[in-house]
Amino acid sequence: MKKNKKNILNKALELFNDFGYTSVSIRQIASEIGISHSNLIYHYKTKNDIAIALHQELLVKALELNKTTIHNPNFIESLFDSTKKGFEILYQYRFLMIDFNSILRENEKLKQIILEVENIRATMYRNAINQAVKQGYMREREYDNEYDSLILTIKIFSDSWISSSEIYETIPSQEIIEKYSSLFVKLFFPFLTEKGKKVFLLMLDRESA
Amino acid sequence: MKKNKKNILNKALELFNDFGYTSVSIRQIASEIGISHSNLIYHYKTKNDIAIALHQELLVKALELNKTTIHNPNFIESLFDSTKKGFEILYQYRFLMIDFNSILRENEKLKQIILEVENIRATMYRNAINQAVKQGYMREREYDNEYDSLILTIKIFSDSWISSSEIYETIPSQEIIEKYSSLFVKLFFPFLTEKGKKVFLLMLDRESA
DNA sequence: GTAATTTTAGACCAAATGTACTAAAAAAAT
DNA sequence: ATTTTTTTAGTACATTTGGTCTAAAATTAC
Repeated sequence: MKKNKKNILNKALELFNDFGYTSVSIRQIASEIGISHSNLIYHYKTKNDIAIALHQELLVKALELNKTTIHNPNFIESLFDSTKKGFEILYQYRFLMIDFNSILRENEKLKQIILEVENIRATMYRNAINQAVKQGYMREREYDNEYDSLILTIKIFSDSWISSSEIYETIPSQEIIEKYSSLFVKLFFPFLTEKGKKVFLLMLDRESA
Repeated sequence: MKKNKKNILNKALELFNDFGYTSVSIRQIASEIGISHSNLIYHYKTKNDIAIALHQELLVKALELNKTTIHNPNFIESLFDSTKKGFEILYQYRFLMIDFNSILRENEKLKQIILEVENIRATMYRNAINQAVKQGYMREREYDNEYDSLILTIKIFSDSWISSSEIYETIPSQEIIEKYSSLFVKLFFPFLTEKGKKVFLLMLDRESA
């Protein structure tokens, strides 16, 4: 029965997001959806397997997003758009970001998956930046590896904005996503050309309207 | 006996850093230093109290650092210098950053302390930036709240570089600290004036030499 | 309709954890 | 020297957790 497996994932996601991955037990998840814990174990041997399955869901959604937004030739517009949508997806699976380290510490398999994904993501950003430079949206680098640093900063930001918002923010989820996706795109602003900055500020206006 | 209390903190810090806050138990800490767990509880009622005490140590060291570096009129130089030293201190207490959310979730007291400290830190950066603009090291803002965004980014970065490095890096601690403090200061580069950029690149050279 | 399989629940186990309580040992105060 | 206070160890308890095993129930295949 696929329905039960899906139920498990849905409830696990809900509980992980609300109470943190580590403090939710297999038994809790099972009890919440009204099945025995041994039944849950039958479907997912360990909590780690649930985490991997949920991460898989996240990947599928991210790939879908990628497909639809890859064909926008306007760098700035595409940046605003895909960031917002990407952050929404990430936020749905926020427990993965909030308990990043403790999850990966005891889940070598998921760690390997994430390392691979991370490489792909970095390459994507590198290509996007190269293209943006060619198209005259971003300026040339002003010192060695300047854009490698930017990419690394992007990685850190992407992995941790949710964690940070969890601590410091009291505003509703939707506003959090808007605030931090807006903050993310601003990482690019000082690297833009005059042409790029014009489009950027236009998008910023459109956003706040 | 103060010695035993200090032993507890030292060993707790070591274990927390190595294995993660959540997975280390009071009994483990006690056993490692050869005392009974009930004795440890006598000194620190809960693990939360140990975390608070360790965070207090961190605060003391950070305040000391602040005292010594506050009087450097050269913004760029002071930025490089205090970042490196600050990151070294943070790294000593890295479990606090790695398990940020799970610690604060069940330690309301520590959370309040951290929120206060965070405000102080933000104000410090705001003042430093204002001064840097006045001194001609940083340019004026180019859109509303541009530097508020920078400060927020700084906050996120400061709280999460250790967590990120823990996942992605295999290099030794000292190199991690150097890499990420270098990355941190680069957040400022694109906001610098020509004058500022010159000094910055000079410092960068001096660093890599 | 019967056999095979998949799914489910329940009982049981061993290990770990926080916590409380008691009493002995050590140190300090008088 | 003896009292008082502080520090320490030991024990015991209830709870939780992941995990195994067995058998019943439900579903699917033939």
